[in-house]
This record gives sequence, C-alpha cells and structure tokens, in this order.
Amino acid sequence: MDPPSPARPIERLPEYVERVLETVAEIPAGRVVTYGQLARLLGSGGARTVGTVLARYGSDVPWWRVVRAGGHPPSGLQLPAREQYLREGTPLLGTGLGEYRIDMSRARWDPNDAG
DNA sequence: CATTTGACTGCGT
DNA sequence: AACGCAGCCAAAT
Repeated sequence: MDPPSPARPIERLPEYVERVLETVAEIPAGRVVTYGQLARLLGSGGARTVGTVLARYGSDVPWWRVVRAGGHPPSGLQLPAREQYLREGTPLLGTGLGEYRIDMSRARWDPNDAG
C-alpha cells in the first residue's frame, strides 16, 4: 500500500471520539443531553472525557446540544450557544444573556425514551 | 511508559 | 447562591 504518510493527511480519530461525535449528531434540534448522560449512554468515559472530546473535535456537530448537569451551556460558549437555542426553540430559563439555563425538565432528550 | 489536561459532577462549606 | 474540592477517565504530551 501507500508509504507511511509524511505530513498529516487524514488522521483517523480515536474510536471513542467517533462514538461521541456520532451520538451527538443524533440529538434532535431543540433537545439536549448532559455530558454525564452522554457518557453513560456510551457506556464508557465520564463527563469530563466527553467535554474534552467536544472541545477538541466537536466543531462539526451540534455541540450546543450537550450541556452541563445543571442546565448551563458549555463554559465560555454561552453566547454562541444561546443563538442556537433561540433558533431551535430550545426551552430556556432565566433572563441574562450569559446567565440563562436550559429548561432540562423539558429539553432533556433520552434516546431510550420516545425517540 | 508517566504525567498532565480538561466545553464535568456531586458534595461540602 | 457562590465557592472550593476530590473524583472522574480518554487523549495528548
């Protein structure tokens, strides 16, 4: 086959990373899951692991649909995330531009539940 | 191979 | 409500 790639053509992502990205891509618009919830769905890793994966590889998936346990959007991305929530009609609580929270009781998505 | 690094979490103060 | 903190675990260094 081809000789060992010299520079860095197409780096293959670690299997765990691909599984995280695939699952995030399935979260319906207007719904969210928490980092810890996602880790449990995958059956491995933890909340921080998922967060680290999204930080590094999440730019091409709906990363704003993965939020913190308390309903807070990802650290440092509250503004860009908020635009998406408004656009998708995700139920929010609170008023501040950077102090709002997702209404988890309404927005939480559970793939094992009704879709 | 050993250590450090996080878009986190739950509990205590 | 706001901190601090130990536990977490795959990836990156």
